[in-house]
Amino acid sequence: MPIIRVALDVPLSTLFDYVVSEEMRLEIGQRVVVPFRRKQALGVAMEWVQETALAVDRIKPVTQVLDDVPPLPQELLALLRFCSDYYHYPLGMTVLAALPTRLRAVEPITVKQALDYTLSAAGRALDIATLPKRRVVQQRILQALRLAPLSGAQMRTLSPSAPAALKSLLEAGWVECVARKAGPLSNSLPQAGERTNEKGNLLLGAHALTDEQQQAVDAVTQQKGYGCFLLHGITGSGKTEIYVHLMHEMLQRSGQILLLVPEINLTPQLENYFRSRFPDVDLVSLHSGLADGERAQNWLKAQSGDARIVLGTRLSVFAPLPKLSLILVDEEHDPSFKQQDGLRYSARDVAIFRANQRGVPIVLGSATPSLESWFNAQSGRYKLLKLTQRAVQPATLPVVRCMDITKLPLQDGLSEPLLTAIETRLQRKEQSLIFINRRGYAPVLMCTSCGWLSECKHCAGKLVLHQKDRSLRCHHCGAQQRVPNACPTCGDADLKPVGIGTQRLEETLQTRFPNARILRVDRDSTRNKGAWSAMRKQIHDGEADILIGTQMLAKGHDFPNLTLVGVISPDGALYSADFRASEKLFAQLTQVGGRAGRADKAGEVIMQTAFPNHPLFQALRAHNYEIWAQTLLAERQMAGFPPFVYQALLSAEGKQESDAYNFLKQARSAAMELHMPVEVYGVVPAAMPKRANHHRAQLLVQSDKRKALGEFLRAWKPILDALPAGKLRWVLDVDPMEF
DNA sequence: ACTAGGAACTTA
DNA sequence: AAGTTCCTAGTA
Repeated sequence: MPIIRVALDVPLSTLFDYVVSEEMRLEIGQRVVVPFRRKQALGVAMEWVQETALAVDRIKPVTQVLDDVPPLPQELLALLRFCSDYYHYPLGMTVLAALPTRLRAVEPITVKQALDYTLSAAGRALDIATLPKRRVVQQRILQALRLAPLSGAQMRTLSPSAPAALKSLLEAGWVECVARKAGPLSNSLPQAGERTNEKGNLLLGAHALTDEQQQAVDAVTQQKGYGCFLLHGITGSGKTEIYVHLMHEMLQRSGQILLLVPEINLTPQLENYFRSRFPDVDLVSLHSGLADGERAQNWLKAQSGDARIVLGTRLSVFAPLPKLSLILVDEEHDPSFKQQDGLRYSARDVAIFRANQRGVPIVLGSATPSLESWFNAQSGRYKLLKLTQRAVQPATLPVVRCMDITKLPLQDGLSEPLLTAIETRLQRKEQSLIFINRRGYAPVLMCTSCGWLSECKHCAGKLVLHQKDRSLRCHHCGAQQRVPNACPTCGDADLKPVGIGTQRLEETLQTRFPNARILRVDRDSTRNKGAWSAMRKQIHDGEADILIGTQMLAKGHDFPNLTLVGVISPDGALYSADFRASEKLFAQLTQVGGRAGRADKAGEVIMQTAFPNHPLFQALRAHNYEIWAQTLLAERQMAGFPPFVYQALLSAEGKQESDAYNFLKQARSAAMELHMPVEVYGVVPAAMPKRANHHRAQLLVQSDKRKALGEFLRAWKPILDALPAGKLRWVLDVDPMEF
């Protein structure tokens, strides 16, 4: 009897064996329904085996083989095996996590076969004029169908009542339904007409490439097989244009392209952009913001190869792509490529593995590459492609100035030079953006007489003052309470907000510039659905003079009338315990600074800091990423931090402080007893030692050899699984980004 | 003797 | 993860 090993969504490292009856047609990669724990569960057929260690009477038969969609390709299964192994996450959960929700259900999905409607023989013979005049919509549809077959969606653009009219036409037998055939490649290419400029550089639409850009494009298109390219281009240097040209080339070679982007917020805009550049190419997006049905449809289009371009967030790195020929990772340094729960994968790293597995080029694009990627480019593992000029000629890089706040008087956190600069923009009817990474009114409330601070009862953090609803809120656990009228310890009524958040800045600026239209963009003001895109439109339409925002504002579209960016002391990250904080800050400030003066207007960036001579600011002023990266690399090498070592972090949290520590101490002893060539650090409190009433601690393990760390983890993980965990939760994070 | 609650075990 | 069984301390 043939036995199939099935991946199931359970936190166990094993697969489960089932017998397959002779008449059942089953292929590896197909979804199956199997009896599991007195229920029916969905699984994925992973491999055939001859033998099983299990008693014959314990093996159950496969209930059903689902053939509603084609099997998952072996290549994808191999990728998932790698991820399960590398991140030490159960294989079954890894495989099931890669499927869209609809495909994880026991019920087969009804695949909406893409249908077109066309005229039947009777319909072609019909004289439309003989139809009653009132049937306008029917006539319109028939007229349109004379030219070409149409999809249901296209028909709805003719009239909102098209579905009803179509129904009558189908009943009358004038229109019939046909399966859409995949568009031939010849009409899938940009329509803009291929021309070359005087240098022989290909023009797509009106966009000519600079020589630098052309060289980058050539390097990638000439790549045979796998190759990882780091595309380092300053903001505005035209990385997107390079993506377009690379896509064009790969489409011509009949390939599929995967474009990974950091956040859902940006996908609709990018989707529209690439659709407009490739009007006749089937493009789908994949991200968690899609409805289940649409996500499954788009995933299936990727699997069938019909979707030639897949644009998605990190989860799309697991989409099946039979014709994959190029992977692009935009803003490769962005932390959101790392999943922070479940399978803690880095989509960028998985993408690199995938490109290597498949033997295709991959391009990592960024103005501020991650130190890991930069290091790899320096060592020659990746090929470095540099863009040093802005593509849009008149635009120049913004002037970056630092205001030493130890020498300047501040009014509610704002220095006079910054206020003057805002004033100037208001007079010139240009926009200003003030960047501050703290939402709320003030980060903490303090009693002036006894020094009491508003602390969260459940967390190690402070309660943030939100003036609008007079509440104190914990940004870690969500706890909320009313602002007390008097100090809870000494009864004094003189409670003062300490520090500045977005709301307070808004208030201050509104007082100073009563006629300015101020728009605050943070998680609080954009909570409601559609609020953020409405605000973006407002900004674009010039209906705001001053924008105040958190990092949300750093990303996203260009605001052409924006000429000033102010940064309120970001100094916290300069001397932070988190060794990645300053790397992140540099990327963030470069990105936010890049918002200033993009079109034909010169921009200005003003940073308020107590450390104007810090190397970070020196590099920012000089627009010199490379010198900053060298500084950081030297620091990291000295301290023995990534990218010079590989890390894994075991963190635990429990109601009892001792629970977490005892577990980690046992884990630590077990690690030491393995006597493997890795460094095992001590058990220490997490960066946020208490959150939502749970005490948190962690244990770091590292090695300068990736392989040594991997082998150690392979030995350590089963021991951890066997440790008595009780009610405590623990996770193992390979290549952690946050501590 | 009986039961509630929790730890331990199993899933093919 | 989640359902089942086993174990134990605490009642009647």
